[in-house]
Amino acid sequence: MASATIVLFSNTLRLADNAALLAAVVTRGPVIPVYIFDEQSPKVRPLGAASKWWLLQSLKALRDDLRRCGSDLIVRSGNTTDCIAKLVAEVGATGVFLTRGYTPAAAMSEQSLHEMLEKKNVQCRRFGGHLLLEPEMVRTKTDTKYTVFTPFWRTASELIDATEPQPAPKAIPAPEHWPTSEAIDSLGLEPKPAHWAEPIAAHWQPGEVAARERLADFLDGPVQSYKQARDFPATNATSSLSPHLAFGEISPRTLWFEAKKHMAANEAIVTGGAHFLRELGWREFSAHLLFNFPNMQSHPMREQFNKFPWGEGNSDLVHAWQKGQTGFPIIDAGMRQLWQTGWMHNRVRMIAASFLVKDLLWHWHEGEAWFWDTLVDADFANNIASWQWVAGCGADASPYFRIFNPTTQGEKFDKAGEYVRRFVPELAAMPDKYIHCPSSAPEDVLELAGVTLGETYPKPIIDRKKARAAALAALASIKN
DNA sequence: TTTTGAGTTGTTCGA
DNA sequence: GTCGAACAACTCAAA
Repeated sequence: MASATIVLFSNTLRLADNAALLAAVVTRGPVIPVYIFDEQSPKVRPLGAASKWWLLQSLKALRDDLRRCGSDLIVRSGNTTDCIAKLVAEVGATGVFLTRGYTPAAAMSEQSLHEMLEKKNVQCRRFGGHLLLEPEMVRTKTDTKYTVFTPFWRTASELIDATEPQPAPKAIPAPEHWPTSEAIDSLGLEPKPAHWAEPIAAHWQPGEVAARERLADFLDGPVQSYKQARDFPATNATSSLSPHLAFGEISPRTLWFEAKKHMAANEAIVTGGAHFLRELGWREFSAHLLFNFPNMQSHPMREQFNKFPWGEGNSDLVHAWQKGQTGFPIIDAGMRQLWQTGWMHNRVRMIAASFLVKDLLWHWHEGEAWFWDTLVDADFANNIASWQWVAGCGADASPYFRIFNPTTQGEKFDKAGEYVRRFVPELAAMPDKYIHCPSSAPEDVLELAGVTLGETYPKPIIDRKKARAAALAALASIKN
């Protein structure tokens, strides 16, 4: 019998379109699927609480999927290189195959793993698949790195492999003796307290099977009106694939291929589909940026922002923002949606983020950390790049004068207040006219709606007009 | 080397 | 209520 190959599942919790797994299967030797829960390698950022909940479910789904193929999932916790060294010795593996990660921490970990395996004369093979394109592949005509989205995407989208992704293997050869595995339940991924994740669980079904279903549902309906409807948070017009993508339960190439296939068969979804794929381009762009400019994880892309006077103000304000108690309904709805479901609509993410960095003048690090902890779709590169974009200090960032007005945005994108009513029930009886600015409603309107400002719902925690002026002044102060 | 066109997502103010 | 201009200047990418 050929010797065993270890397949390391890290950011790729799927069987289909998994090049590392397929390559291991074709060696015809036994395959040992492994997941290492690693919070110990250098520079590794521990997962946020919401991501841990998702990971727990996703690992179980992956294990069950593997068992259906006659295989299993071996789980260990600790430093990846140490754990794999031990496993290689235990099972006498001659190869370790993995899907490449693109964060600085992943690159370091893979480098260390590679060096260890080389010394032991064990083959280490690294495959792509978490992105559409390897970051090394996309360069300008003068061989520099792109920092502006549109030209990046013009070039990158032409380079994407549009062939059909590989299906999951039907059977995966098992070893004669399985090495021991830690229990998935013993990794410490459960939310504490336990009931904390119940509303999240009601919203999401992690795992590869569910991811494919979600894609199919999206391509069957919402994609058609995606271009316009995706901006309206009360409608379910977005794909909601982000957490599945973040954990690699479905490959971006599958999204690319399936969307293109549907677009070719149905003229009506061509526009919506193109806009959807463009969003996939943003995921790609963020990952490429972080890969090319690893410093951006802590430092602004635009240097002059190193001297930006971030406020060191009142932490009560940040607390109010986190809990959805700012007195600005669209923001409060968004922040509560995030807390309850582990996800926030993209339009509202921009409004809420703009409020933290431009109205409260808090450092984007603060918001980035909160999102990292609470989003089920938290993605290191997306999170960093998007917060820098909102703060105006990122590559290709928004102009300094773009400061979202939460009231105007609410009135524009949630006209009837449907989204606000859903997540801020204490305002449910407010008439449409005042749902986004209860503080300017007449007394009798408030009374009729059962709202007492400062008691049942907060007064605005800041004066928007002053806040906007302060933000513009702060931005003016760092100009060259 | 120099030039040129362009750059996700907005708000406010005054006519 | 609607509309257009102002809000800055800078840097990127390609020709």
